[in-house]
Amino acid sequence: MKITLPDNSFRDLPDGSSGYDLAKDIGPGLAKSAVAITVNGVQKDLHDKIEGDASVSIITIDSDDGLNIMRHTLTAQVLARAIKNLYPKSQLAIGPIIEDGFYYDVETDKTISIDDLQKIEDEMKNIVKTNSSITKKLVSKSDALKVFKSLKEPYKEEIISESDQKDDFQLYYQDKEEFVDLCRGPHLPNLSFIGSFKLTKVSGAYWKGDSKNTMLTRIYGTAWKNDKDLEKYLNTIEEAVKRDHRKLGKEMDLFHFQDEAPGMVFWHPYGWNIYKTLQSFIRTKLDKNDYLEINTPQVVDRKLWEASGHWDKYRENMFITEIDEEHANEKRVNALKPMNCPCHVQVYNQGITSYKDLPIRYAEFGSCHRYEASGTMHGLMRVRGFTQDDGHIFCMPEQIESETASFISLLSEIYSDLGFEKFNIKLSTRPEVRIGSDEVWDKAESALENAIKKLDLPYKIDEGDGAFYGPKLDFVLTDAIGREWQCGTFQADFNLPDRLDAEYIGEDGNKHHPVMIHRAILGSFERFIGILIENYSGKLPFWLAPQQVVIASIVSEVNDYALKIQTLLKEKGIRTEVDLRNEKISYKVREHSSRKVPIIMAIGKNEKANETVSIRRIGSKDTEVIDLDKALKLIEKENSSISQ
RNA sequence: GCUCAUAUAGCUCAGCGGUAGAGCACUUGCUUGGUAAGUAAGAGGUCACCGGUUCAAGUCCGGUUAUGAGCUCCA
Repeated sequence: MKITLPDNSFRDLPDGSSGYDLAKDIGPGLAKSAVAITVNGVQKDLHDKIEGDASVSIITIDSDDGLNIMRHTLTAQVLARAIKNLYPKSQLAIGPIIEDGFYYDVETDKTISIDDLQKIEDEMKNIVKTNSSITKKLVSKSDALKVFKSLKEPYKEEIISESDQKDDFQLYYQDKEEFVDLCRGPHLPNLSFIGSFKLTKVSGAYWKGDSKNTMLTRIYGTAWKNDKDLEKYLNTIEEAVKRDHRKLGKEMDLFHFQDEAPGMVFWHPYGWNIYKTLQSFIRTKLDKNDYLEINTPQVVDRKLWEASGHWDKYRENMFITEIDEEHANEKRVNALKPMNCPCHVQVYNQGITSYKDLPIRYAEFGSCHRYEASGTMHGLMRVRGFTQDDGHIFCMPEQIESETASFISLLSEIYSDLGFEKFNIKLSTRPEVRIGSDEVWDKAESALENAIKKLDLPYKIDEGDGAFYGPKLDFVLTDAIGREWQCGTFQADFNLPDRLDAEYIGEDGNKHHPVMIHRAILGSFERFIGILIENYSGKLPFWLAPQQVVIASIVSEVNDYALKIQTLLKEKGIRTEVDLRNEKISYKVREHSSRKVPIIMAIGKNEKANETVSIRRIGSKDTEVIDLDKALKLIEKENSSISQ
């Protein structure tokens, strides 16, 4: 038979040859490092027979595919077997690979906690040491069911019986059939290819990802080619932990949380400085882009939420207020607003709008509350009380495209100013359950898509992921360590204006419903500040830093000069503090450095005598002595580097 | 909401049945020192909350609340 290799060369092999035969035919080195093959684009086991003419590539252990096959074998064969050895009554569910590693879901009679991982890892190492070969048997559906019934593996039985596949269920055996698992494969030919690995965490996970199902124990691990790669991975994890905004928030005295208000931020003066600066930055941008800032009530009667449809759909997640009846004239049920859009429609509805007035762009720093499930809260990233940089654009359908374009240009300007040069766009199209005619959807989807295309921006389409009321664009930015955060959103809505009777008088003299576009750039201030802290490891750019300059005196006789500089800087709007404590300069430098103050000015006798300052910047050990006048100008210029 | 874990001084943590500990921070004294921790002393805790076991409970058991890692969810 004729085998085509990836470089388009051919090789003739006897019928019935396996991948391994092919690798051997090409060279002994390749045969040694081969772990699987790809036949006509489908991954197969190394010892599978190649059926007739085909294009085949050999997967070696050094390739990315090889690494993932190794991770797969490690979880499905080694971890699963270790669990069965240590917890014979446990039942195996599934064990897939994930980014950087793998997990296995099991049901156990005894709970497995983080302290048990070492024991399991040791058992895995014992199994790997056997270098066992892995062999495969193809069996019929009924035989496969029999095997796992006798092994008391109900989850495997369920997988088999729910499968559309009729035959050829793959059973992988280790050793002398001492361990068997159902798997789509492929697997390593034997365990000698297993590299370096570590079990990392244990948690719960629902069977088939459905919260109605049993909670299984999920054991996570990471695996790499060698110790060096494993070390590298563990180091990057450590790096991410170091920039955790919850830890930095404490160290930099930015905010705190406490039991009495779970998921609500107590902003401290320094944290609030960041918030205020970010807000005024956004406000200036919105003003320049013809948004009209408004402010709407936080507590609103349920009637409005019923009209908007939120009461039906999201009541469980709303904070409902109860009025003490004695003091209330009538019993009313109110809700803290979970979003601003219904209120914005109320503002729009005051008076009569002409088509000539459109588009109308309302913006609000809208304080919202949502009762998030207790387990979902996470520092500033997921909270119950938050503020959106929200906005709603009321326009005619034919204005969607130009609104999309101007929104994206504003968004990319803001992201870039905040230090995020890279973001991805996701276009989500009509879902199965939706309102509005296909004709309107066609128009809306193509308006969004055309706008991105005209701006020549790359985007990805997420079929069927749109909201029930219209298509949307999501904007995902990438941070300094490559993590992605979905922040901006732009959603066309054909539903709410209708429900809440928003209208305009068209050119034809008749009433029409405008399209309402929900849009946000940061998403929520709380979360975005969390992202900023992690992106910069707390070392925020000068203009955003909570304390911008600390003037530290070296000897007390220069305190008056330090205070004078502080006054001059404050006049220029620089957030400046003095440190006149009776401490050594190195002590002061250490403290303010660990608080990530961008500029520390050390002031001693020389500086006072010469009207100079010594500047030390965060992240650098160098100091620079310059004239006070020059320093003031420099700092003022640096502070206004972002067009506010 | 679910699973598992955690909750001790302002912070980071040790103690795991028998009189509450350390480092840093804080206060006071000495020290005025040139770029990441001067020095000595002092003060500081109903060991998250409620209940149980025990002669005796931060310590063991149950519940509640919060937090963490995931899962589910995110208008």
